[in-house]
Amino acid sequence: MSYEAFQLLSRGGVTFDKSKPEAVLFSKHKDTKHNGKISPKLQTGEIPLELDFFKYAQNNQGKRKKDNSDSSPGKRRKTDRDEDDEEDIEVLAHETESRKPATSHKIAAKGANIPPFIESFGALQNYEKYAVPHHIFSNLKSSGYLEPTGVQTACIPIILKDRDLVAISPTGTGKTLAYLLPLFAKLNTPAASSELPAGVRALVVVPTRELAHQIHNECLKLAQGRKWKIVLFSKASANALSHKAARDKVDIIISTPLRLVAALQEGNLEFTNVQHIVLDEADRMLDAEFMNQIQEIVGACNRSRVQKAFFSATLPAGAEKLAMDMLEDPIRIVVGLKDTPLPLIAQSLTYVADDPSKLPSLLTYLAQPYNPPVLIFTSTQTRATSLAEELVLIGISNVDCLHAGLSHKEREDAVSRMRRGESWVMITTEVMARGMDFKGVREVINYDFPMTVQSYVHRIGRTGRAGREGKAVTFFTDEDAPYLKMIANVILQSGFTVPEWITKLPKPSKMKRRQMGKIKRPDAVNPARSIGRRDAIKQR
DNA sequence: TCGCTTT
Repeated sequence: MSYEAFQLLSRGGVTFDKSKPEAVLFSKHKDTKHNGKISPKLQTGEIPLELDFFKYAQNNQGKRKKDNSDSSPGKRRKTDRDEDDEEDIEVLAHETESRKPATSHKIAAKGANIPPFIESFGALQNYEKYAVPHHIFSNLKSSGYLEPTGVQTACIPIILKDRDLVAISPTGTGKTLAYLLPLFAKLNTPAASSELPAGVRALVVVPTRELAHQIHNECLKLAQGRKWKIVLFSKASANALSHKAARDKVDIIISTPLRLVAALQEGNLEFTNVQHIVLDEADRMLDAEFMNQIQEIVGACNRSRVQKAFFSATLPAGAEKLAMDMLEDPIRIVVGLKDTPLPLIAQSLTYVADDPSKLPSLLTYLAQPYNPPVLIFTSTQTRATSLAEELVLIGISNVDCLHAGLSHKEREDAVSRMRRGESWVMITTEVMARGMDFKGVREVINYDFPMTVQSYVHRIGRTGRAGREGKAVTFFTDEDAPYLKMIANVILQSGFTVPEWITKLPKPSKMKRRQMGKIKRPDAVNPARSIGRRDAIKQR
């Protein structure tokens, strides 16, 4: 790294505004000409303004600094398109009441007898119709939720009608509330204060401990004021629930799957009264590694009718098939385009030649003005740890590291530091890729190239949450060529640009075949050369 | 397809 970069970094070349509010305010937004017209009729049409999650994009403090002097190798200059988008964000961010959102988003709904979308949280106050406990509304308000997002308008009435559901909505658009709110209505009364049949009634299953923790916190906010018993399942809480009397008072358990399976096998838990199962990050939960556990959990829920709701921002066809096979007469909701990042996230690719070139490129990046905290993804725990160590040695302030190889306490502490704004540069792995909502994160760097579109979409979705803008930079080396085009396609589809030569790369399948054949490209300095090697590939 | 996650 350059001496100047080192100087800048070691004297703390960044500033961080700790006063940045974490809470987002949702704008009250009525467009009367659509009022009263909300019905499944507009299932595949354009979503009315008041249903669009972008309407609450009014939080504009801390506009990011311009990064127009990045000299990383292969870094693309800002294009006209980028400038346009920035204009849009600016306009969008300033609007409060009546202006049109810059991006129109569609909600597509498929299935039989789809319940009408709700217009507002206020509409849910019709207790005879929806049975949402009244204290939920004041808790919504005090948590800053004023109007529902797109996924919430569609999914809340579906879950209230006890229908099975697959819901796909982009990162940071409020999926958690879309299932938690109706769960409280379905449960209606805390088990502790009712004569209902006893036992756990709802499960929320998620892929990581940190995400379970975060959802538990959201759940507690909604539960305030009544005796709801919401359990973040852990070894400790599992022991606490080993007595049936304690279990009978539990309303909702939030957990990772293996913990639940362990408790089931130990006989410390039974799901005979479970009426609702939510799989968050559903495509991840239906991966081969989790599938057996999920089946065991679902199988243990042996009531005649168990409502299932699956949520994610991404759902590859294979996972969707698995999901649909588990559901009864399901409704499928898609907000925006499946497997696509939010347009508010500015995406770019940065060519870094090879692995040893990554660190200098990162230091160049960090030497420019940036908005901490920056979230940096690596491909392995070891690489996360060693990159963090190197940055600390170099003298960069407030570097942090979080992966599943750390102890529970180390993981919790790292998340806390992140939430308090103490981490400026957080190095992490896939464990942080899904669901985590650090509202201050404005910039994500893929230090190691993501292996799937889903990984890419979720990683960069750690920024641009709840209508804020965000920025995502992805490093790529010659070795990433087999996966480059599919990520480039996502970026292009979002309306951003990639180096033109990438669009001319051969089909990924051919690249993969070459990789599997272990044909090494000679040390390619100029990436454009790889185009010329198509013929050699064809001859194989 | 990898390593990631999961008592």
